[in-house]
Amino acid sequence: MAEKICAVAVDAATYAIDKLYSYRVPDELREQVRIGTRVLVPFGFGNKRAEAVVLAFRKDDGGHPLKPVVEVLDDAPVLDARQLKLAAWMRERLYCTYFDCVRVMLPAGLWFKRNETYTLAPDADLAALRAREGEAGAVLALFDRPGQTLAASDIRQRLGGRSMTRVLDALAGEGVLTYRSNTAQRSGDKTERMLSLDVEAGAAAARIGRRSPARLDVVSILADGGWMSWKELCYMTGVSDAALRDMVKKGLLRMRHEERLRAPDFSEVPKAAPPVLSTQQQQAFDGLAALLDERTPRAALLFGVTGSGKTQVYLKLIARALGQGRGAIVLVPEIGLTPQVLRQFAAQFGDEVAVLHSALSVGERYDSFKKIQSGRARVVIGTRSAVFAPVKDLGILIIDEEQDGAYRSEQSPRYHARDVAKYRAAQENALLVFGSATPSVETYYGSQQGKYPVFTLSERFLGAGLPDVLIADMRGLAREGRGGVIGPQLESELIGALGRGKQAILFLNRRGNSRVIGCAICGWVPECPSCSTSMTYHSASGRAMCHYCGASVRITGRCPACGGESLFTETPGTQKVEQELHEKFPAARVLRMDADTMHTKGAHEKLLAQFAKGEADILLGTQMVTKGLDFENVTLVGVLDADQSLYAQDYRARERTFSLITQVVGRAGRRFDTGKAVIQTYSPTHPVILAAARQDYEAFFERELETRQALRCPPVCDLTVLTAAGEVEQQVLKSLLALKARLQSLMEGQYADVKAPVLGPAAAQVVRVMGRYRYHLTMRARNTARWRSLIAGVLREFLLDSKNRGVTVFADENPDL
DNA sequence: AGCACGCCGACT
DNA sequence: GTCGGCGTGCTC
Repeated sequence: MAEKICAVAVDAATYAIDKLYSYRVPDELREQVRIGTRVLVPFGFGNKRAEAVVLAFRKDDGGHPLKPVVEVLDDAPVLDARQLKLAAWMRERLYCTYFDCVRVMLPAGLWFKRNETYTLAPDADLAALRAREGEAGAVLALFDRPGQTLAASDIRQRLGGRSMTRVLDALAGEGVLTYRSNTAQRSGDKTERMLSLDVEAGAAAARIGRRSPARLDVVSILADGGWMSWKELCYMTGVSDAALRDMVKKGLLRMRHEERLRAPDFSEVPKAAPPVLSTQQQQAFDGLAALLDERTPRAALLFGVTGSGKTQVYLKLIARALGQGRGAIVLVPEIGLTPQVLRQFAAQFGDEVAVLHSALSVGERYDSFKKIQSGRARVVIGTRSAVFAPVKDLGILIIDEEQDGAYRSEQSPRYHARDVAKYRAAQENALLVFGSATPSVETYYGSQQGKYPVFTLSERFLGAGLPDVLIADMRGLAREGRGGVIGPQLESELIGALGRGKQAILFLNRRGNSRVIGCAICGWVPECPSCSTSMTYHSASGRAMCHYCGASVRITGRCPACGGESLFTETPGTQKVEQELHEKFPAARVLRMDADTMHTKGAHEKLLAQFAKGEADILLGTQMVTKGLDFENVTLVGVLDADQSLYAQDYRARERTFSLITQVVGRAGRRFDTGKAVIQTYSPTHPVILAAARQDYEAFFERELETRQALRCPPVCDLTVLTAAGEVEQQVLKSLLALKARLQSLMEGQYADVKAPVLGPAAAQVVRVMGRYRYHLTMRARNTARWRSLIAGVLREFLLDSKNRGVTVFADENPDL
């Protein structure tokens, strides 16, 4: 029989050298090496062991000698042919490696911690072996007696960190050493490490001394004898992992593992009757169900205003798919995956539901994955990466709030869940449903082009009306020199609502929760030492943190530059608004919802429950208050700074602003009262604000499409952005200019058919992140296979060129900048 | 990106 | 004379 050769995707391969590598399959592994199994292979000069996934088998091609597969890591394939095909499709489009694509489809719990050992032959003549020359002798000198086993990592470390694999392999070939590798599965983090002081606080402080302020902070936080999680301690004090480990080792801290809840057990949730649909919901359902029944690739848009009950339609559709023996995937934005939503699904489908999202522990995700792969769960609800869930016989894929930016991955592979969903629906004859009150311009454009039928839900649940909307012009207030965040219109509406015993939600239009702290005397602002950005103040930990790299500094109340004691938070964050509310409405009970108050698990739900029970009058927060909330007693909603997000240079800024304001306004008047919404803005005549106030998507869309056409942005054109990053700014620029020239020259010759102007280099929004300068080249061109071949080619060429050492580059299609 | 190999300066 | 600097080239 001919020698078996497999083609694998190797983890260790970078984009520049990524391809399918061929390995010889030793006879004894012949049965175990199958397509879709993971293997261990020697890679590179040092024959370092690398993980790889078998993608195909090959005939002996080049005739050059091949290295052998060393070990097979799975008893059964972890990926099927369809998934491997999807991986290849993604690689071609996303400018990433095969392995990147494969990895994103599998749960982290599947990755193993490798434990490689070498055992000296029991009959070895140690004295003779040690006398050997060179590296072999050095390696063998580490063994004390025949039959002894040493870990590869140990050998490596004791020989100064140099990889010894080649020497070790040679010795193994001679029979002097025996190679073994046991693959212990990575421990699922079902437990959390908790720490407390193991000695009296004063004694601990004395032993630490004045030189490590972070460690002293740890002591003072734990001084009351309580326990705190490892993670939280790091957040609160900025202490390093290593420092905590050291303190445990020195006996200052004691550690215990506390059980964390596993994925919710849905078998306990009481079953609910199938939802009863309104006439409109029924119509939408009927239309979508007909598409589902076709069992051909279909996609449709469920265009439903906030509160129109899209979820009920989803539930019915999923039930129908299950009835046909098919499965379902529901994608929700991270923020939308609330316990209430999960309970709704569990009440319909019980234990057939599996949850997949990033907040789950590694172990939980692994459990969910197994449950789906085995077919025990046929309904998957999850965030972005759940689009890869190995659901058997997929019948329907639903993307709720499909316009949400969280569906785009910021790391390689830089996929958009919407694109992967389209591919899967097409491949698996499934129905794809985009659900939204404010569809992305791309999706709505597609529906206008006749790609997706549209089903509209225009009535709000239980007949609640749309709120009256008041656009409050804030320009006058500023002219009069009156400070404050709450204008007179909003103030009087608040007085009215609170007077009638109603509740209000105030929305701060902030990306993230950036509150910058500064010194009123000298103007000092904490800046990240490795990023070109100022740090954000977090009151919970009393530290200023960098959003880009996580570095933090302690804020003491005294300015480190001038020593003054007049530090203030510069932009009106939620805290400042809260203060103003207290002054203006001393009797009102205010609940603040922002990252400061939200970083403990479950805090979010607790707060919402409090508000629902009427334990507060005003809920104040950022983006978190916009999604999925449903409060009967809320009749007033205020948008404090509607234009905050409007003028960003990103072409999606208008779309995001429209979506945000529309959703917030939709919060008011959900039930029997007609609510009121106040939009405070400095651009009271801006078409986006006006359209949002009227909840008029069509008007917004028509105008926005014109803008996109004028700017040549998606959906009428594709945007390819190349980003280069490196520590030496001049080097980054120089390399990027060379890349630009290369692109231009290729488009003069070989690639004249896809010619497009190359813009840039332009500095990235945040030019320096983690000490690396980042610049972009931008091109507007149709994203065809030919275009991608040009881009992939120049990327590879760039990365292989030694002139570009120290500079990395990657490409992104239609990114959020 | 790693990692090994090769060819030059500071040292026992 | 050697240890180790990092420039250069390759990864089945």
